[in-house]
Amino acid sequence: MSRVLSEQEKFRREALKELHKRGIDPFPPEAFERTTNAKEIKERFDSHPAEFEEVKIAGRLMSRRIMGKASFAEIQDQSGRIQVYFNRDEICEGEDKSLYNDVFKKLLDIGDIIGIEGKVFKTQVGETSVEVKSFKLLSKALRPLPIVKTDKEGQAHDAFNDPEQRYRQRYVDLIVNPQVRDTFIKRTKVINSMREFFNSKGYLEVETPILQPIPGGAAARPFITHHNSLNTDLYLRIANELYLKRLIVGGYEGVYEFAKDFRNEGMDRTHNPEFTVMEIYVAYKDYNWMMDFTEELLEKVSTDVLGTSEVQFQDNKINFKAPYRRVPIFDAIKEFTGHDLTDKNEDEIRDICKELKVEVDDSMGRGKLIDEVFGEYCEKHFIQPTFITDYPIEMSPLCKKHRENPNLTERFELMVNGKEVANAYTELNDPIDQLERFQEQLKLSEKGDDEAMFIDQDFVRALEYGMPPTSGMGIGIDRLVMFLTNNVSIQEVLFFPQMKPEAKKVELTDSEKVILEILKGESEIELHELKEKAGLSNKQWDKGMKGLNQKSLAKVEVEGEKKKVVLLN
RNA sequence: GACUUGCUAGCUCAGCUGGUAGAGCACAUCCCUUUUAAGGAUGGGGUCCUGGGUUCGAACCCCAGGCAAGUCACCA
Repeated sequence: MSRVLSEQEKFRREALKELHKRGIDPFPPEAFERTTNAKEIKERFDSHPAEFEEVKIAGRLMSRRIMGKASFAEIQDQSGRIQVYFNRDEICEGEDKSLYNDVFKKLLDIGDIIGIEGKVFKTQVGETSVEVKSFKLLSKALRPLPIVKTDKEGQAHDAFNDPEQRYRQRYVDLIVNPQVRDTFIKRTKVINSMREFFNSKGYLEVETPILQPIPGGAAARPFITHHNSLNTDLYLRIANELYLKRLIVGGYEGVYEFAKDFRNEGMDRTHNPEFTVMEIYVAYKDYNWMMDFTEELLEKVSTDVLGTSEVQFQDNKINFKAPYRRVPIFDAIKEFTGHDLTDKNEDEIRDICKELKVEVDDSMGRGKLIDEVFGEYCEKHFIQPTFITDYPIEMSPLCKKHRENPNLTERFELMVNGKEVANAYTELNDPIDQLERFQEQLKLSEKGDDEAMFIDQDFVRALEYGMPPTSGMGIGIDRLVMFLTNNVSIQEVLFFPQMKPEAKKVELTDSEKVILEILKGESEIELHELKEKAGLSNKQWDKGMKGLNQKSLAKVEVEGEKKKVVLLN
């Protein structure tokens, strides 16, 4: 059964039929070669008018102002919008004016994609425009677009801004909201800039498995799936760290991957179940080098994407210019709570947590407790990019022990605007230590920590062959893009954020089914008799009949006093 | 998972104490040859998220559900 069409959709489908009747293919197959685009015309026409005597452009019709024998319209292509001018007698040279009066004025609609041949000129008001010599319909739009108008002050009127519709129909969002299109261009630029930086250093971009038998490299709940012919459960990766390090073992000295990771956890404005992380591992380096490298990288990315290292994010101005402050985590905690946790054991820290009113439970180990205190009291203060370093060993099972203090690790997290953006280690390459750390995780898991890491025996085996000293770093791409595009919601930087499926419309409601069943037996029946037989409440009866009428399945016919219900087709 | 708010025309939104569903844009018809958020006139368009209930009568009140956003919880 076909969808009930709105009035505007019906008009467009009628236009479609009329076009066919006139021999105009509304979806022609052949290519339309363009000579320029909206942006180029606007930027270059003033200085190089000769280049624009004959142009071919194409795009979506976004507005029309029709005035008798002449009209203005706007065409939008990827580069932007340009005004076009339709003059009846220019388009229709002879007596037959139907191309203008009928095809342009009546059979084209906003949203249609058209190609135009013409000449660039300036209107009396000074707007660079294309005078149309001929036009061709390239694709008909059967649904009306939301119309967003922008006034001289740049204020949008009637903006298409319902988040649910914008995310579910991102294609519409992209058509009508240029700032959204821009955000995603910046996202691509971020990735390109990073890739360029890594490649210039000779590092190798690689791909590692998304389906993993052991979900390693991070602490998170995984998605689980099943491979039929192997008859094995597999996990969607929560991280790719252990695979990239295997490649370092294999002899590559710098590898990186832009990876989609998947975590089966809550969703909010900073978490989507699938998200993008860039991880890089470089042999013969440590975390001090990696801090220098990260600063340099982010300054470059910001400059490449925005032209400046200064970024306005909400109420804060963030400066990505290197170097960044480096603060050991215990110093940070001491600064904001007054407590020095350096030499405190688990029980002592638990008491301090209670004193600080940090919520704790018994499954939390020393590392997690410290993390809670940091998260509660310190994180939010680090607005400008800051490296928090030297995390306690319990928090970092894949990270090498600190060269000066065996209770600490050589780890840093980069905080920006109070949020973690990057995470890096001097990688643990001692296989015996690694196995012990995995076993510690196992104990945590037995204690009730449902996200403690699994033991990956093959990874330990790889380390036993010897991994060079290595430093690795991961950057949350989505979060970085949020900062660089001033978006507080991760959904604004993902083309298609995860959502529950739209509810399927039922073909027939229960009341409709009841009425239809009776009708099928009778093919036509008096109204009051049918109503009696159906035995529905007034409300259900009304809704049912209204629905059937709308779906063109039944009709009420009036003959004098009598009202009959007739079954259609 | 909990709470709060929202869901009305293609879009953005009004809709009072329950009493004939409204506006702007968009759309249709007519007039108009340089307009620009927006020329003029006239007109059409609704599963008021869904299902039940209360009521003479529900967009509105009650119950259950759906989806979304926000806050919290969980989580890097």
